[in-house]
Amino acid sequence: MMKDYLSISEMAKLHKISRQTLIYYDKIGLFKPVHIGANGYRYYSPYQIPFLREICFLKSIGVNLKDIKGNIRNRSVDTTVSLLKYQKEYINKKIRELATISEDIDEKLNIYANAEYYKSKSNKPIIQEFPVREVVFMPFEKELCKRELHLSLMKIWNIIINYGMLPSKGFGTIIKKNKLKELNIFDGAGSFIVLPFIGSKIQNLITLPPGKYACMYKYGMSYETEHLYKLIKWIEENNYKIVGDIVDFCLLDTTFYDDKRSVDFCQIQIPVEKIN
Amino acid sequence: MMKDYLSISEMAKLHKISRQTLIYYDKIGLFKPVHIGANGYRYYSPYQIPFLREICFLKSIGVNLKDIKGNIRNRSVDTTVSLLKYQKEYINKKIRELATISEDIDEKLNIYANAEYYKSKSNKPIIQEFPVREVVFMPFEKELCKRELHLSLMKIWNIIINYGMLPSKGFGTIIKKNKLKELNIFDGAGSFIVLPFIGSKIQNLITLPPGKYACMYKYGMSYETEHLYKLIKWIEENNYKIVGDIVDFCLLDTTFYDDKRSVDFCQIQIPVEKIN
DNA sequence: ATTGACTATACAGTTAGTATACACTTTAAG
DNA sequence: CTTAAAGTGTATACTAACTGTATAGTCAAT
Repeated sequence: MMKDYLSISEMAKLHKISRQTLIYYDKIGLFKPVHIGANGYRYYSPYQIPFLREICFLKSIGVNLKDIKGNIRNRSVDTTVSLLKYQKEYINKKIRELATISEDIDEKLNIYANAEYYKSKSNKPIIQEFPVREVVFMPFEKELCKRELHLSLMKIWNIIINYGMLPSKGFGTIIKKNKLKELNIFDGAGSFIVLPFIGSKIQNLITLPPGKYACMYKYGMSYETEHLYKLIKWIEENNYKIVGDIVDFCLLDTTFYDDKRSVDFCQIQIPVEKIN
Repeated sequence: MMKDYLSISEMAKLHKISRQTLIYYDKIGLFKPVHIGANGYRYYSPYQIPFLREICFLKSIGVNLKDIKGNIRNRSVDTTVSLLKYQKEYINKKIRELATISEDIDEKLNIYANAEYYKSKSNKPIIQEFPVREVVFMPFEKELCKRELHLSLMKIWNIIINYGMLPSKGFGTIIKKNKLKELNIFDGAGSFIVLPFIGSKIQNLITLPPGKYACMYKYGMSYETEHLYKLIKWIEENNYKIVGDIVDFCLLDTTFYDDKRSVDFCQIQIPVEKIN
């Protein structure tokens, strides 16, 4: 060690960074040794310690090396304060994003927990209460088939993502109550995705009313009507009447079933009232 | 467009990702087209839409492609729930880290705001109240000089970082009250860094008592005694007595002053009591 | 036949380094 | 004085998750 210099390893150890990192900082011009020996060795001055320390500090609060370089080269209280304020805003934005994601994951977990629990209870009609739900709805454009189902769902998916939300509260198909007696019961039907919270200002929003729903879990796609008719029959036999549009709520999509059973696991939800 | 297939651009547009990304996913084996034409063109099936959608969803909640690949290949409610739970924990940890950083930035901004405000008031003694402060202290090993100052400070810096904290609340030098009358007043002196909160369990912790401090802002390094003696003289002349160790609190380090003035901007803080 | 839209492959660049290979220097031990 | 260990140099490849660009081939319509 010459005079009062620090070797590259000493400087690295002092700041808990690697020797390679210092070589890298030298290369990109962020932090160069004050002296280079005849042997090519890098020698740092103790005077440089506060600078490298500040580089490490800015790095630890997430500032990128380019901005650090800009700050170190043109450093004043003003430039540093504005860098820190900018970084703080950026971090707070990140925190808000992550908090939203955390909530979205919870919603997804809720759906899966629900699905796991009710898997064994499929094909059995029950009465369930639901709170008010707001959904984005998009009618099918052509005759209902797997392709059409996927395409209209993706349209809504992208609308929701455009509004900065994540589709994590479930999706499915809505069949219009007043078409149940007609030849093509899927006339006017379409896909929906549940919005993460009530009160969004978003296009194609419709509200699913709160209250009693006759429900049945089932394996099958929305365009298969077997289970639907079974549930409608049960409603009639049990002195209920249908009071709103039919919801076919998808709990597990086909990604969970590759070969044997390439269908969704869904819950049909039909709003009903008791007949006196 | 053949039969019921989707071209690469259609599939990309549907999921709001780029064509290149789909080529990349093909290459890494994450998501391959169901069919490749004689011309080499990629053709996707509508049946693949839920899979790509799920890939995009997992990506949007921050899961890396490797884990997504693992999940898609071996997908069940169990594996997916455990992936989501893991991701949620990871994200919550990230949020806590970012929240700490945000607070650290605030502390730094406080120091800079303080420094900016008091720059014009240097060399004028004043009385100021301080709350209790906990700091990590490390005595100088050799005779005090710039090198020794830097090295002992870096030791503490690394201790604090090792404990997962960021040194953002300021640092400086402490001079022992009972050495003021001796030949070498820096005997027993050392560097300190203020801890971000009270109640840390950390090595080398000492407490700076709350109360009245005689203070003076000044440009200069801690090993220069001119301003210190000036302040002590003022204390004596104004009927105060020194009741604790001297704090030389660094507000702006040498990174703010390159050529003309390569010294720190500091505030000397001496705990005092009025003599009746 | 030609244009425009679309597709393919292949390679370079991005961030902030880490890891490795190979050569040279310095320091300490025997 | 020799030798081995520790330290240093450069150069290259690698990471994640793509994006951008260059060049060439394909398709449908005019």
